[in-house]
Amino acid sequence: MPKKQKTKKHPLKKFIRRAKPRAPRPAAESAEKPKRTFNLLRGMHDVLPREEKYRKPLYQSALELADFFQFSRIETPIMEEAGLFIRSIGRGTDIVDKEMYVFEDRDGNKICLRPENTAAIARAYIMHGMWNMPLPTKLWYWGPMFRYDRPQAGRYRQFYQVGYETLGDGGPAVDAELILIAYNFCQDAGVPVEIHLNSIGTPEERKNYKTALVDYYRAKRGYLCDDCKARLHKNPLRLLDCKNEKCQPVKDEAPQITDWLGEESKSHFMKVLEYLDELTVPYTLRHTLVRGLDYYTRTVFEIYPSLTGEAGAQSALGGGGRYDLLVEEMGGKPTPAAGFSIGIERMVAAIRAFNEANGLRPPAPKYDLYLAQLGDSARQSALRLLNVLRKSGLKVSFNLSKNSLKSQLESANSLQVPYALIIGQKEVQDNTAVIRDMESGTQEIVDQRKIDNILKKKLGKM
RNA sequence: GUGUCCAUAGUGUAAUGGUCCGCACGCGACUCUGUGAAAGUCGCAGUACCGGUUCAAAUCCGGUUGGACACCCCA
Repeated sequence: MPKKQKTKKHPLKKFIRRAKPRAPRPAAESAEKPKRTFNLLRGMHDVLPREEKYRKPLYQSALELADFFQFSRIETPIMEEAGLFIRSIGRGTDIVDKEMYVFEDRDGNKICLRPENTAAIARAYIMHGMWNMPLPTKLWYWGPMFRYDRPQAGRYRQFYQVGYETLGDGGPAVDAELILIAYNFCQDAGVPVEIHLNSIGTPEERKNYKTALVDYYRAKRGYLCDDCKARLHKNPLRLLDCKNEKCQPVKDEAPQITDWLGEESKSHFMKVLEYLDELTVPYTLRHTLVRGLDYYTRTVFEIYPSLTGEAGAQSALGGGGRYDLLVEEMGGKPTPAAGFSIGIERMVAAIRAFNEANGLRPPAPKYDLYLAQLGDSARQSALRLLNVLRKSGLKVSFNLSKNSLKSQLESANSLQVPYALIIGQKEVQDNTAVIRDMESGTQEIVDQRKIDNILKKKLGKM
């Protein structure tokens, strides 16, 4: 209230006088023109250090799983001939039609930024004659993918995927093993997930089913939403994905693909389910699940966070399936294969959502001790000691840029380290160091040469 | 590609068109020049960009860029 009165009391003129001399802002810096700053390209994002506490465990888990299940790392280039993905993923799919970064290089070659990695791995498999490796060939990857899509939360134009592919074995155990890996990856991350599962059969089986589906839908055309009317021509399998309420009754009565599978596909699928039951991996059968890439055959699956969080709740964390015909389609010899990928950004988002919902925090890095130093000569011995401590397997925090002991102990305190090691001029001369118990505040002076052993003993590491 | 909303220090926020933008966290320093609580003091750092309206713009208008949401689709 008093504020308002104040402004009302003053007539406009008072401010007119004051406003004028505002133009020449900082007189000192006017010599240099302000440099313009840069924005990120749409859909691109920096992976900042603070993300690392989420990503690192994911990467470690990916590494462990690969190790245990004997997958070898493969890194293919992020750029490939555009035709590779057009042929494998298929014309008419959204990924190819509207989400690929395609451009010409200086020689006029049509190249693209990879929208996914499976096709590239099939290419590498063929190129390098990997069927000469012990069968099956098991490969994993971790790297950036690119899709020219409209960004949303958990959706970027450059995003990271981790993926596992098994080539050369058509058996259902492969499908189950891959689903198990995907499931374990999410479990390691602490994210409860559900696996949605379906079989889309062979291309022939699918073709027959498509005909039946289109016939069925055509009869009910009048009851459909506009999107579905378009899908009827463009991509009939997508009819099953429609979320429009108008279409639900029609959808519920629609023929199911599993009824159109041949004996072999059917028993393959049954076997996969059996394996999963044995593994107690929870799954949901979803007969409406088809995938947006043409190369899939038989088993397809997607992974969803099972918590009903808001952020990215309806978007899949990952997905995959069998692609028995891809390698042959790409010019290799007939090679059944299967694989899956998981989006790292989406995993991080899911972990965040889960933590928030449960009041959890990501674990902070734990250090065994903090090394504090005072003065130039101390800094020199500190550096040497640091190296000794590293080799003895201790995790040490330090900051050689800090000068005051006080601020270094403050850091030690906020890091919650059990011990601080202090080295000043005096200690350098005596070749000693002060070990401070951060909890009790008690200190003892020890011989520098024995530090690593003393600390290890104190920390129970011996 | 369609529709809707949004943009203030690194982060979270405040400012009837009128005091060259306030606060908190953060980071740094000091009070205490060799010892981590708290507190206090000081410092760092901002109106996304370009243009317009106005005596006066963080505030109104247009554009650009970026973000969020819902479609589409997917990771």
